[in-house]
Amino acid sequence: MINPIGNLNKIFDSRIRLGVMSILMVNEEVSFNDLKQMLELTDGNLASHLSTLEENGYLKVHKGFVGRKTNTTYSITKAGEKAFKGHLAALENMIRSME
Amino acid sequence: MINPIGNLNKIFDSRIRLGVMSILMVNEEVSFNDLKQMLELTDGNLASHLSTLEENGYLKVHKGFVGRKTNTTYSITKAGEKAFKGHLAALENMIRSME
DNA sequence: TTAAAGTACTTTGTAAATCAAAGTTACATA
DNA sequence: TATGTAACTTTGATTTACAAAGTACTTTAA
Repeated sequence: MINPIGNLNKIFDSRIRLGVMSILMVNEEVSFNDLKQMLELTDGNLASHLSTLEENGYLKVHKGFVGRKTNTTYSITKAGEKAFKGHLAALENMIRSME
Repeated sequence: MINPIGNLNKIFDSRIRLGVMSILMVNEEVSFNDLKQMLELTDGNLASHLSTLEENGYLKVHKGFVGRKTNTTYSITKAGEKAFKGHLAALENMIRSME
Protein backbone atom coordinates (compact mmCIF):
# COMPACT_ATOMS: atom_id res chain seq x y z
CA MET A 1 0.00 0.00 0.00
CA ILE A 2 1.15 3.49 -0.77
CA ASN A 3 1.64 6.01 2.00
CA PRO A 4 -1.68 7.87 2.05
CA ILE A 5 -0.22 11.08 3.43
CA GLY A 6 2.83 11.26 1.20
CA ASN A 7 1.21 13.62 -1.27
CA LEU A 8 -0.03 16.15 1.24
CA ASN A 9 1.79 19.46 1.03
CA LYS A 10 3.62 20.30 4.25
CA ILE A 11 3.04 23.99 3.80
CA PHE A 12 -0.66 23.36 4.17
CA ASP A 13 -0.43 21.42 7.41
CA SER A 14 -1.00 24.80 9.01
CA ARG A 15 -4.66 25.70 9.40
CA ILE A 16 -3.79 29.36 9.01
CA ARG A 17 -1.97 28.95 5.73
CA LEU A 18 -4.80 26.71 4.58
CA GLY A 19 -7.24 29.47 5.47
CA VAL A 20 -5.25 32.15 3.69
CA MET A 21 -5.08 30.06 0.55
CA SER A 22 -8.74 29.22 0.55
CA ILE A 23 -9.61 32.89 0.91
CA LEU A 24 -7.28 33.82 -1.92
CA MET A 25 -8.74 31.16 -4.15
CA VAL A 26 -12.07 32.97 -4.01
CA ASN A 27 -10.95 36.56 -3.86
CA GLU A 28 -8.64 38.03 -6.44
CA GLU A 29 -7.01 40.39 -3.95
CA VAL A 30 -7.32 40.60 -0.20
CA SER A 31 -5.73 43.14 2.10
CA PHE A 32 -3.62 42.41 5.14
CA ASN A 33 -6.28 43.77 7.44
CA ASP A 34 -9.09 41.80 5.87
CA LEU A 35 -7.12 38.60 6.22
CA LYS A 36 -6.33 39.51 9.79
CA GLN A 37 -9.98 40.02 10.60
CA MET A 38 -11.27 37.01 8.71
CA LEU A 39 -8.80 34.67 10.35
CA GLU A 40 -8.75 36.42 13.72
CA LEU A 41 -5.01 36.69 14.01
CA THR A 42 -2.46 39.05 15.46
CA ASP A 43 -0.37 41.10 13.03
CA GLY A 44 2.80 39.19 13.70
CA ASN A 45 1.26 35.79 13.35
CA LEU A 46 -0.43 36.61 10.06
CA ALA A 47 2.68 38.32 8.70
CA SER A 48 4.85 35.30 9.41
CA HIS A 49 2.47 32.88 7.72
CA LEU A 50 2.13 35.20 4.76
CA SER A 51 5.88 35.36 4.37
CA THR A 52 6.10 31.58 4.47
CA LEU A 53 3.59 31.41 1.65
CA GLU A 54 5.40 34.13 -0.24
CA GLU A 55 8.80 32.47 0.17
CA ASN A 56 7.29 29.36 -1.34
CA GLY A 57 6.02 31.33 -4.29
CA TYR A 58 2.40 30.65 -3.46
CA LEU A 59 1.29 34.25 -3.23
CA LYS A 60 2.36 37.68 -4.28
CA VAL A 61 2.23 41.03 -2.57
CA HIS A 62 1.03 44.36 -3.90
CA LYS A 63 1.86 47.46 -1.97
CA GLY A 64 -0.47 50.31 -2.77
CA PHE A 65 -2.67 52.96 -1.29
CA VAL A 66 -6.27 53.49 -0.40
CA GLY A 67 -6.56 57.24 -0.52
CA ARG A 68 -3.35 58.16 1.26
CA LYS A 69 -3.14 55.17 3.54
CA THR A 70 -0.81 52.35 2.72
CA ASN A 71 -2.61 49.21 1.69
CA THR A 72 -0.96 45.86 1.13
CA THR A 73 -2.89 43.23 -0.74
CA TYR A 74 -2.14 39.62 -1.43
CA SER A 75 -3.09 37.41 -4.30
CA ILE A 76 -2.44 33.81 -5.19
CA THR A 77 0.11 32.87 -7.84
CA LYS A 78 -0.26 30.20 -10.51
CA ALA A 79 2.12 28.05 -8.51
CA GLY A 80 0.06 28.64 -5.39
CA GLU A 81 -3.12 27.66 -7.15
CA LYS A 82 -1.50 24.53 -8.47
CA ALA A 83 -0.04 23.59 -5.10
CA PHE A 84 -3.30 24.18 -3.31
CA LYS A 85 -5.31 22.19 -5.82
CA GLY A 86 -2.73 19.44 -5.57
CA HIS A 87 -3.10 19.39 -1.83
CA LEU A 88 -6.87 19.19 -2.05
CA ALA A 89 -6.58 16.36 -4.55
CA ALA A 90 -4.25 14.53 -2.17
CA LEU A 91 -6.71 15.02 0.67
CA GLU A 92 -9.49 13.72 -1.51
CA ASN A 93 -7.47 10.71 -2.53
CA MET A 94 -6.66 9.97 1.06
CA ILE A 95 -10.30 10.10 1.98
CA ARG A 96 -11.63 8.40 -1.12
CA SER A 97 -10.00 5.19 0.05
CA MET A 98 -12.75 5.18 2.65
CA GLU A 99 -15.42 4.03 0.23
CA MET B 1 -17.59 37.02 7.51
CA ILE B 2 -17.08 34.03 9.74
CA ASN B 3 -13.62 32.71 10.40
CA PRO B 4 -13.25 29.95 7.82
CA ILE B 5 -10.77 27.93 9.85
CA GLY B 6 -12.54 28.13 13.19
CA ASN B 7 -14.20 24.76 12.82
CA LEU B 8 -11.13 22.79 11.89
CA ASN B 9 -10.08 20.33 14.56
CA LYS B 10 -6.60 21.07 15.91
CA ILE B 11 -5.86 17.43 16.48
CA PHE B 12 -6.07 16.89 12.74
CA ASP B 13 -3.65 19.63 11.81
CA SER B 14 -1.09 16.86 11.92
CA ARG B 15 -0.78 14.96 8.65
CA ILE B 16 0.17 11.85 10.55
CA ARG B 17 -2.89 11.88 12.78
CA LEU B 18 -4.97 12.64 9.72
CA GLY B 19 -3.44 9.62 8.03
CA VAL B 20 -4.06 7.34 10.99
CA MET B 21 -7.67 8.39 11.16
CA SER B 22 -8.29 7.95 7.47
CA ILE B 23 -6.82 4.46 7.62
CA LEU B 24 -8.95 3.57 10.61
CA MET B 25 -12.07 4.87 8.91
CA VAL B 26 -11.64 2.18 6.25
CA ASN B 27 -10.22 -0.65 8.28
CA GLU B 28 -11.93 -1.95 11.35
CA GLU B 29 -8.68 -2.83 13.08
CA VAL B 30 -5.11 -2.05 12.11
CA SER B 31 -1.95 -3.18 13.87
CA PHE B 32 0.86 -0.98 15.07
CA ASN B 33 3.21 -2.39 12.50
CA ASP B 34 0.82 -1.99 9.62
CA LEU B 35 0.29 1.64 10.51
CA LYS B 36 4.00 2.10 10.83
CA GLN B 37 4.61 0.68 7.38
CA MET B 38 1.71 2.43 5.71
CA LEU B 39 2.71 5.81 7.05
CA GLU B 40 6.46 5.20 6.95
CA LEU B 41 7.17 6.26 10.49
CA THR B 42 9.55 5.38 13.27
CA ASP B 43 8.13 3.52 16.26
CA GLY B 44 8.42 6.46 18.59
CA ASN B 45 6.83 8.93 16.29
CA LEU B 46 3.88 6.69 15.54
CA ALA B 47 3.45 5.76 19.20
CA SER B 48 3.30 9.39 20.26
CA HIS B 49 0.71 10.32 17.67
CA LEU B 50 -1.36 7.28 18.57
CA SER B 51 -1.31 8.24 22.20
CA THR B 52 -2.44 11.77 21.36
CA LEU B 53 -5.37 10.30 19.48
CA GLU B 54 -6.09 7.89 22.29
CA GLU B 55 -5.94 10.60 24.95
CA ASN B 56 -8.52 12.51 22.97
CA GLY B 57 -10.77 9.48 22.89
CA TYR B 58 -10.54 9.14 19.13
CA LEU B 59 -9.24 5.60 19.04
CA LYS B 60 -9.00 2.54 21.18
CA VAL B 61 -6.30 -0.05 21.66
CA HIS B 62 -6.56 -3.82 21.72
CA LYS B 63 -3.65 -5.83 22.96
CA GLY B 64 -3.67 -9.36 21.70
CA PHE B 65 -1.60 -12.02 20.01
CA VAL B 66 -0.98 -13.34 16.57
CA GLY B 67 0.16 -16.87 17.22
CA ARG B 68 2.45 -16.22 20.14
CA LYS B 69 3.62 -12.79 19.17
CA THR B 70 2.17 -9.75 20.84
CA ASN B 71 -0.03 -7.77 18.52
CA THR B 72 -1.52 -4.38 19.28
CA THR B 73 -4.32 -3.16 17.11
CA TYR B 74 -6.09 0.14 16.96
CA SER B 75 -9.62 1.04 16.00
CA ILE B 76 -11.58 4.22 15.77
CA THR B 77 -14.14 5.15 18.43
CA LYS B 78 -17.55 6.68 17.83
CA ALA B 79 -16.17 9.97 19.10
CA GLY B 80 -13.24 9.66 16.73
CA GLU B 81 -15.50 9.01 13.82
CA LYS B 82 -17.63 11.98 14.70
CA ALA B 83 -14.65 14.27 15.17
CA PHE B 84 -13.08 13.18 11.93
CA LYS B 85 -16.26 13.60 9.96
CA GLY B 86 -16.71 17.01 11.55
CA HIS B 87 -13.25 17.99 10.48
CA LEU B 88 -13.86 16.88 6.94
CA ALA B 89 -17.10 18.80 6.87
CA ALA B 90 -15.28 21.90 8.10
CA LEU B 91 -12.67 21.47 5.38
CA GLU B 92 -15.38 21.08 2.81
CA ASN B 93 -17.15 24.17 4.06
CA MET B 94 -13.98 26.13 3.89
CA ILE B 95 -13.36 25.05 0.35
CA ARG B 96 -16.95 25.21 -0.81
CA SER B 97 -16.76 28.98 -0.58
CA MET B 98 -14.57 28.72 -3.67
CA GLU B 99 -17.46 28.07 -6.02
C1' DT C 1 21.57 -22.05 25.96
C1' DT C 2 23.20 -18.14 24.51
C1' DA C 3 22.25 -14.98 20.75
C1' DA C 4 19.60 -12.42 17.67
C1' DA C 5 15.37 -10.55 16.44
C1' DG C 6 10.60 -8.79 16.84
C1' DT C 7 6.78 -6.00 19.21
C1' DA C 8 5.42 -1.99 21.26
C1' DC C 9 6.55 1.11 23.56
C1' DT C 10 9.07 5.13 26.71
C1' DT C 11 12.69 8.32 27.33
C1' DT C 12 15.82 11.69 25.87
C1' DG C 13 17.42 15.44 23.42
C1' DT C 14 17.17 18.50 19.60
C1' DA C 15 15.18 21.14 16.16
C1' DA C 16 11.34 23.35 14.21
C1' DA C 17 6.97 25.61 14.44
C1' DT C 18 3.71 28.55 16.61
C1' DC C 19 2.25 32.51 18.72
C1' DA C 20 1.52 36.84 21.51
C1' DA C 21 3.42 40.95 22.62
C1' DA C 22 6.28 44.59 21.99
C1' DG C 23 9.02 47.32 19.05
C1' DT C 24 9.62 49.72 14.42
C1' DT C 25 8.99 52.71 10.34
C1' DA C 26 6.33 55.55 7.84
C1' DC C 27 2.59 58.37 6.88
C1' DA C 28 -1.97 60.80 8.49
C1' DT C 29 -5.01 63.22 11.02
C1' DA C 30 -6.69 65.92 14.99
C1' DT D 1 2.38 67.91 19.10
C1' DA D 2 0.30 63.87 19.91
C1' DT D 3 -2.41 60.16 18.59
C1' DG D 4 -3.63 56.74 15.18
C1' DT D 5 -3.23 53.31 11.50
C1' DA D 6 -0.74 49.98 8.45
C1' DA D 7 2.34 46.46 8.02
C1' DC D 8 5.67 44.62 9.53
C1' DT D 9 10.10 42.61 12.45
C1' DT D 10 12.01 41.06 16.62
C1' DT D 11 11.95 38.70 20.84
C1' DG D 12 11.03 35.18 23.80
C1' DA D 13 8.27 31.54 25.52
C1' DT D 14 5.71 27.46 24.69
C1' DT D 15 4.44 23.63 22.06
C1' DT D 16 5.11 20.14 18.71
C1' DA D 17 7.66 16.91 16.07
C1' DC D 18 10.97 13.74 15.41
C1' DA D 19 14.91 10.43 15.44
C1' DA D 20 17.51 7.62 18.11
C1' DA D 21 18.35 5.01 21.90
C1' DG D 22 16.74 2.42 25.64
C1' DT D 23 13.38 -1.00 27.79
C1' DA D 24 10.64 -5.27 28.79
C1' DC D 25 9.10 -9.19 27.11
C1' DT D 26 8.86 -13.05 24.08
C1' DT D 27 10.33 -16.01 20.24
C1' DT D 28 13.20 -18.33 17.17
C1' DA D 29 17.67 -19.74 15.45
C1' DA D 30 22.55 -21.56 16.19
